[in-house]
Amino acid sequence: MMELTRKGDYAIRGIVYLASQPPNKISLLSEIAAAVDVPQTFLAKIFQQFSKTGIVKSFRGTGGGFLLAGPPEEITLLQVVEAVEGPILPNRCVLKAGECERDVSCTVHPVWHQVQQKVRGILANITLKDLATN
Amino acid sequence: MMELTRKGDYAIRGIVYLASQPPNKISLLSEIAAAVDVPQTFLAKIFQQFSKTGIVKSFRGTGGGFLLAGPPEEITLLQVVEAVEGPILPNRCVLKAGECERDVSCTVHPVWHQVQQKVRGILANITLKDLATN
DNA sequence: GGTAACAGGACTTGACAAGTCTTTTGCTGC
DNA sequence: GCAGCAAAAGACTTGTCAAGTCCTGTTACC
Ligand code: SF4
Ligand code: SF4
Repeated sequence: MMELTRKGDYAIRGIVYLASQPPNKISLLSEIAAAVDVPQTFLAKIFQQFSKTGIVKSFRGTGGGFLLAGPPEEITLLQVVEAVEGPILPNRCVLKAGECERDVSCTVHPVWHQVQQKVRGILANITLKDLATN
Repeated sequence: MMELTRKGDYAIRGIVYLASQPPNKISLLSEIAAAVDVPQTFLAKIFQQFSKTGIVKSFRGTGGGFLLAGPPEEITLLQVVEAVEGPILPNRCVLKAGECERDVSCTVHPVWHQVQQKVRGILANITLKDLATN
């Protein structure tokens, strides 16, 4: 259980590659895809999401490509994962009250909340700088 | 992401109900299903798995039903979850080396290991006694 | 032997993961 | 302003798996 999808894994690979490049060096999608071994068309979708949430910047046309939107030490793994996978929800009742009609008196409910907090804590403390290879 | 399936949630509901009953009181599947609001045929599958992994005992025929295989304080939530959902794997590379060809030099790999350890730690520290309602 | 209960297997339905393909939009540079 | 480059967007495919249902078998009690 609790499996990250390929999309999530690919997303991390791709953005870590960006973080490993010299600052302000624009990378082509084709270049990233080849480097991290992900189908280019699939990676395109992922980077579109990144672009929409604002953690990477994109440029079209000749000389275009992708660039991190901020310094690697300010982008956390949590941001990256939640950008493509959505919020971390060990169980659906964590999302909001009322999702499960038993939540008012459920003794298990707090456990999932705790799991969510812990996982978020781990991911939030890791930045792209920690992951980049130089 | 990281969502527990319904099966997992139902499994917990069911076994917590068992843990909330007086010791040695055999419960019928129909009774459990009604109490925790789960389709009986689906819950049957779940309890078959419990029975096979040995965390509940089952009895057939007249007067049959289900019983916890041990005292509630000795059965952890981790055992329950892994019995029906399989091992906790935040990413497939955690399972064993070689699942991902990039794992030798992957800087992200240890993160998932850490997540797995933390989650397992939380679940292993909660027993059915903690969850039972009396 | 009949009935009460769990065990096991086959099957269904829908959603969603993991892509692919095609078209459109925007940019740069001659 | 046109050519060509590169990302954006959307429609489509394929396979797997979650979430059940249904039917038949097996075991135990009386
Ligand atoms: S843990 Fe409790 S509140 Fe959450 S979905 Fe399960 S039964 Fe509902
Ligand atoms: S985290 Fe690294 S080793 Fe694990 S699956 Fe992703 S790329 Fe492979």
